[in-house]
Amino acid sequence: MIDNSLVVLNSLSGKKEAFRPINPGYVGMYVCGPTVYSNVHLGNCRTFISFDLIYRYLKHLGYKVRYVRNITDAGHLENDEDTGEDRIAKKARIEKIEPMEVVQYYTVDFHQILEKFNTLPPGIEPTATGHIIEQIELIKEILKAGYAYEINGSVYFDVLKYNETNHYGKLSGRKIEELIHNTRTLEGQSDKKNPQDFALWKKAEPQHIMRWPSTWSDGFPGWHLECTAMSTKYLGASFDIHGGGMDLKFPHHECEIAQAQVIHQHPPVKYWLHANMLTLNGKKMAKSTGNNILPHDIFSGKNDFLKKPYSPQVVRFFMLQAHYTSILDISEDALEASEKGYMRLIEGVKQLATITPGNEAGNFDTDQWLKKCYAAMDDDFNSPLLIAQLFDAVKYINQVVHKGIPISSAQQDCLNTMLDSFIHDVLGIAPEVKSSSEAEDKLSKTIGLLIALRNKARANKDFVTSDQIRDQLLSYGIQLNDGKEGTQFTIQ
RNA sequence: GGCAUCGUGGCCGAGUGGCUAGGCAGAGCUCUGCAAAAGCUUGUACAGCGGUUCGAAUCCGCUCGAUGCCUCCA
Repeated sequence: MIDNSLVVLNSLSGKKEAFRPINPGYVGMYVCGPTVYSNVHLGNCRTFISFDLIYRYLKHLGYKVRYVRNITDAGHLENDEDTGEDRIAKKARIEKIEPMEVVQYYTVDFHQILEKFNTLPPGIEPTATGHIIEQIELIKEILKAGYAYEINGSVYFDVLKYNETNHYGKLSGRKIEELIHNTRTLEGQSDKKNPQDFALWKKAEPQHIMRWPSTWSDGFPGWHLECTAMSTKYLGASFDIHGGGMDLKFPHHECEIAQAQVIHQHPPVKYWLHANMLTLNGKKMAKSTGNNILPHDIFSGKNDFLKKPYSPQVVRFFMLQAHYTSILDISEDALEASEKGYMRLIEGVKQLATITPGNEAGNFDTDQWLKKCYAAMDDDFNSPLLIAQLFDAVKYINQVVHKGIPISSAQQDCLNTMLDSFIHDVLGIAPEVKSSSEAEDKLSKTIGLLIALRNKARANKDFVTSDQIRDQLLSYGIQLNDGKEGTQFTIQ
């Protein structure tokens, strides 16, 4: 399956490049995870769903993937001043609970939400606080290499010195001169030699509760260091894929490159992949601005933006109908359209199993179809194009069912296997079929009885009774469908 | 202000020098006691203005507009 057809958009070059992992057959992938100081919002989820798609497809191709996604539990500084306080500690003070209690609460929330979205858990999910020692060691190495300096118990990375021999800004397309020119003057006095320098270690103020001892001070690591520490620890000094949201490109990922370059004398990452933003009302979702929507509120329908609830599968499908590198705006109309499309896809696939194939093959080239499906995903994980192919297959299935167009058993087998594979394994949009419980079985039989009674009434032209049964059931969310092969029902 | 990305039919959203994207909505039809649901059929759009080309939505230039980053952020 690994046939080297895959191309990915590498942010480093801005171009699509053939994907060739450093060690053939193996992929190391690191994705920047969430800062767990509040509920994960839907915008966050899009990034993790995007990389879940990438993870799933790489595995589907047969790569052995080590997927590392961190949890930022040491907080990030709220501002760049020495009085800066990390967000987790601040939240803890406000809520009068332990910082690790905050961390635990929102980590659990994060996991529960992502599970609802049917994302696969990463192989390793390291925490920043669990890697303080590693981060301190890296700071020592950077100091030793001469690219950092200590002032008043804090250690800063010397960006200007780094830029003498490297290009600080090569990922985000920035020039140091422009950065210098455009950097705002901060109100608080900083110890930094240059505004572009970033903290590797910060001395903790007395009121700062999250702190660790070091040779420089009791303090805490800078916010760009953890990803360098954890990615290189588990994936090596060079690894294949580093992912994250577009908004992390600068400065976060730029700083990661600089840190790793200084430590290992080579760039850390072969392919930088960036997932684009999910917008709400045309604006980026952000915790800080309040322009965001929580997954729970979408699932329940209780929110100011949408009139009705949408299931996690539908929301996931909605997101996968756009390319991960495109900005996607969420709206009622768009979700509504996705919900209907999703149902059409799933119902179409269900129909396939009910077909009895013949000897004659229909006018649907499964080989060509399969090629198109893989070509779509091989082209930088183009899930919208794959979904369009799946709809082509559904259209054919429906024509077989409703128009008597022939289908051979070979065609049926191919569609059966591959639709299942693409929908469940690659896109991850349909939950595994649960074996029906005893209660569900009893419910089915009960509805079956009502259908039989209704059909008896219909035969007697007692439409008052038959319509009463139909309408009552519909009010309970049970939809009857009168078809050629009798009456079927669906539970909403 | 700087850098970057983008502007596709009623809506969402792929594509990208000549060949159908797809979904939703709308319209027509089939089925039906009537509905609903479902299915089938149906759409020639690519911000504006120039240029390159046999040919551009796709390349180049300009204009307008939107968004992201430049400060924590997926």
